[in-house]
Amino acid sequence: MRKSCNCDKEGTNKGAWSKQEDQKLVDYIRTNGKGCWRSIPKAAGLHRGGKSCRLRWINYLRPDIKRGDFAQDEEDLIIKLHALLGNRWSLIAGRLPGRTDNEVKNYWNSHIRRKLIKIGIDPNNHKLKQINHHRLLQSTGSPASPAAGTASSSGSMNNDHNKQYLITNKNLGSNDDRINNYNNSDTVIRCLENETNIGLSTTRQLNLDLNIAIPSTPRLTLVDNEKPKQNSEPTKISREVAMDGEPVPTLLLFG
DNA sequence: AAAAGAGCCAACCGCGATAAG
DNA sequence: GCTTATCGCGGTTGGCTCTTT
Repeated sequence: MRKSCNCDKEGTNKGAWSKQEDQKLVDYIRTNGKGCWRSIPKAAGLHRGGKSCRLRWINYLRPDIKRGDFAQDEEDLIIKLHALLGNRWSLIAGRLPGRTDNEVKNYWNSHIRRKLIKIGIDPNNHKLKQINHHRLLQSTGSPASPAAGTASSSGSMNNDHNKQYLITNKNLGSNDDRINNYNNSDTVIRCLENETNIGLSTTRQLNLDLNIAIPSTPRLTLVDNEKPKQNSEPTKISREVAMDGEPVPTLLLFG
């Protein structure tokens, strides 16, 4: 049998790591490599659990970690990957060199999530949920009309989140053919900008492709090469793949 | 200037998968 | 084949800092 876990033994430190502890761990791993996490604390002279050491190394001490603010393209990528993968932070982080799953998760929760909510996108499913239906129809109704531009001139559109927005994607579907037939993402973005009263095109900065399309049945191919190593649910990550093999965005919000 | 609230992030917790005995 | 430890992951929390009142 294996030796018992010492993670919960008394005498192990918890909480923030001191510089001395960091140094001990770094020195040890530089000299000996990672090896077995359980044995590292003792060998390195640390009063920590192996689990804590592993976390500290992966999230903070690893030499290849990129620290500092996320670049715009990193943020865009996170949003797109989240739309495809959901909260599979390790998979998302795997596509962002130098970023950890914890960092990506924190950035999502503290920055991106808020940002999406602000512009009326549900961060859980990446669906637009707060476009003013009437305003959208107004702005789509006549090309001669100044579209949403007039809306913004009315001053603050406040943040009336009770406004009923209607936008569709292939999962939602819609009974409104006028909406379905509308496919000008620029106007949608203008609506969003006006509705949310945010600066010029945060939506553009997010690099979102806000197309509205007729619901359609996608042709799916299960892609198995991103199967999570351990989590059983789901056992496969399904991605939509076009016939040419190129990934098709799961949601129409992201091109 | 002080208090309260919000935001941020490092670290912990609990769970499932896997490996080892 | 069963039991138990370890690993890795996502969710959550605690405490620090910054901003607002």
